[in-house]
Amino acid sequence: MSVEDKQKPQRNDRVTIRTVATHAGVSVAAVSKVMRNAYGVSEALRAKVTDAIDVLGYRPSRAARGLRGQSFTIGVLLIDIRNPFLPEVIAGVNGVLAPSHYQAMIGVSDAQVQLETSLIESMIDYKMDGLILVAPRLPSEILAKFAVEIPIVAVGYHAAGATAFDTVNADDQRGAEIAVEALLARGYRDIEMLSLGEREGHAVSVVRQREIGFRRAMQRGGLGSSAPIGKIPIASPKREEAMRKFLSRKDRPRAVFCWSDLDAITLLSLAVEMGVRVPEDLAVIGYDNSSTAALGLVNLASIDQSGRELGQVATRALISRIEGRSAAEHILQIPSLVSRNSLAGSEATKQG
Amino acid sequence: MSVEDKQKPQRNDRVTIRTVATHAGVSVAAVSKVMRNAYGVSEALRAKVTDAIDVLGYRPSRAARGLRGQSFTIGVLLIDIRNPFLPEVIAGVNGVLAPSHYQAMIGVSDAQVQLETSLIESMIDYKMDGLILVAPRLPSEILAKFAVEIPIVAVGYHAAGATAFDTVNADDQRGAEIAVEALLARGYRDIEMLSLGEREGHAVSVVRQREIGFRRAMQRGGLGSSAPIGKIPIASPKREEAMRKFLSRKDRPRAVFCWSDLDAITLLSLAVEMGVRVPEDLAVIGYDNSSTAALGLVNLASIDQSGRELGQVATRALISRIEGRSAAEHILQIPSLVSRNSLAGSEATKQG
DNA sequence: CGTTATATGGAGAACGTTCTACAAATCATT
DNA sequence: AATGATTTGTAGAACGTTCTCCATATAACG
Repeated sequence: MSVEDKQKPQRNDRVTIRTVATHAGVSVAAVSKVMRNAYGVSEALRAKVTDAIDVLGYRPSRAARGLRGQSFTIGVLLIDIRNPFLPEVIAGVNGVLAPSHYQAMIGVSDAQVQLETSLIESMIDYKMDGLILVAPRLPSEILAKFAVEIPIVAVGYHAAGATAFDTVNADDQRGAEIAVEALLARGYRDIEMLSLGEREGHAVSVVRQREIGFRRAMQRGGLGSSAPIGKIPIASPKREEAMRKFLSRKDRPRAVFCWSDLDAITLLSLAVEMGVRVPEDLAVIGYDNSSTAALGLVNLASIDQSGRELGQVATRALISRIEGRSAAEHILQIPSLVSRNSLAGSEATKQG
Repeated sequence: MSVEDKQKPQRNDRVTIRTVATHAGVSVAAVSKVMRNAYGVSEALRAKVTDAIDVLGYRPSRAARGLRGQSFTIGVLLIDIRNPFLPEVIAGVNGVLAPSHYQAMIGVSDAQVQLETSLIESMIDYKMDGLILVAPRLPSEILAKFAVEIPIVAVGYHAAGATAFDTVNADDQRGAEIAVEALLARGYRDIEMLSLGEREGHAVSVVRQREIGFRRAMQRGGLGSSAPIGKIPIASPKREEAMRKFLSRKDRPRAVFCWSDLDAITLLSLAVEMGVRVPEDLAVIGYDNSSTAALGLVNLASIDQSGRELGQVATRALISRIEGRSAAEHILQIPSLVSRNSLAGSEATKQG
């Protein structure tokens, strides 16, 4: 009895638009108009309604909103939450969204195409207003298909030809070039890139772009014939194995460009462990300028692509798309080198 | 003209439950029953419906579902996306959720109470089925208020007295004790804790618990009278400043227990920079056993509280609550020490 | 004053589900 | 064969919004 009495009011006390309307002595439509500040409401009406809203603490139901109009939510899909680059992107997104009435909801796909698909579908089914996909793994045609249902901006996804959705990237080719140029400028000639295995990075991924840039810069430097690219698996036991093998190679190069700080930092760690001195025996450049790279202990030179800025730009692009733009935009930021100890000095000149 | 022709089909081609019903030649209610596998559907009906669903590629609208019943989504609120402890929790949550029909949507509050509130409200307004709040900053009474609207499990939030929501924690008092005991066992006596400033950690936060554990263990070790706790601000210029000041103190202790790896790692970096040897001059223990701590370069001893496991346990608790449990549960995991170089040997005996 | 334009408020149909209540059909039981 | 019990399927009202018409009230104008 008393239990029921306690349950009932809980259930019923949701303040809906109707409650507000009754309390303010106006129609539901009027309240809705005020909420969306649509045309045709007098100051008097607006005051009555906002008062009622304040008194009652009314919040519109996102679910109901989504069913009919906008939900004022944008979905963000992350391929992986462990990569320290991603949080930066989120920070950028949240920064731009904060002053607006939009909110971000994040899904994590863990690099599984299956999960990625179902998360995107869910976000569509929630009637979110737009999607920011960070380094998605799905092929461009599939994204294009989704893009007819919902505005999409892809970050870290090189599909400059896409007409159905926007892309925002740092120029990964250029980033790799900058890395190689820095090494060349310091006298290194014997340079190798450590990249991701074929299976883990598709054609439009940032990794492949960095490989292209690496090759081009090597070519320009007159080292076109020998621009070796090693592939490091992503999963844990094999990954360290491959790095150890690299470090103990007789013909190990004098300098290495890693596709990501994630790999570069582990490489640095293993190097210490194996007695390979950095930068004396081996110069290392990473990618992403993660916070770990900046640590005094690590001191890893790295290509900075400002994830935060990418997040900001992507968000602004998405909002403009939500607001009606239909021509695709493909934005490219220029990355820069952050030089640190792992690349120090010009001591590489002693090599042949 | 042709533009309109192209728009129309896009809008209209959403496959709804009605489309399925028509295609299968049954009623809408029947399809709904099949979807929820409710009682009272024959094999024949079920087959017809599932066939139609497959053919049409039907996906129920989450928005509509939320409006009426369950949305099969659980919301996860993260205080901060940069702390490497959080991704582990997410991994645990996703791991448990993957085989179920639930999905996680993540919100990031960036430690702002304002944003935290509005994210929780949004998740409620989306009619999510339950919430996992990781290290929320809101006071317990407010969470209790939210908990009448939606099942809540708080992680990293010590409110063992709460009756309206569950909590899942590692035993932070015990963790701090373990750290101190490890230091004592290695002969250190001159021990200090570096903690968070009052403003950044409320009474029920993990930080305060670790302070309690620290004091208790020191007391037990006969060092009760001198169990100093330094406070490090969280924001960046002041933070490093405080650490530098600590490192250059004349009466700097021989060992330090940091409330988080985040601080411990920065401290390690600054120590190298300032010529303070670790562990010879200063032993360091961190908290969280983050992946960075495990790097050969860093080699930081740390208390492991398995964020992944916390995420798993919290998710299971939440699901059981969604399914009807009403008595509050407060779960405590036991953390453990991961010993590494920053704590090496037993060389501390030379001190007075 | 009558007429037309404009500003303001409201009725009510969607949106895509769930779920209660009920009708119809089938099966058991006497 | 009649009655009751059970199984199977459906109608239709909710859920809380948005948004397109309409209806009225007021202002503008000749």
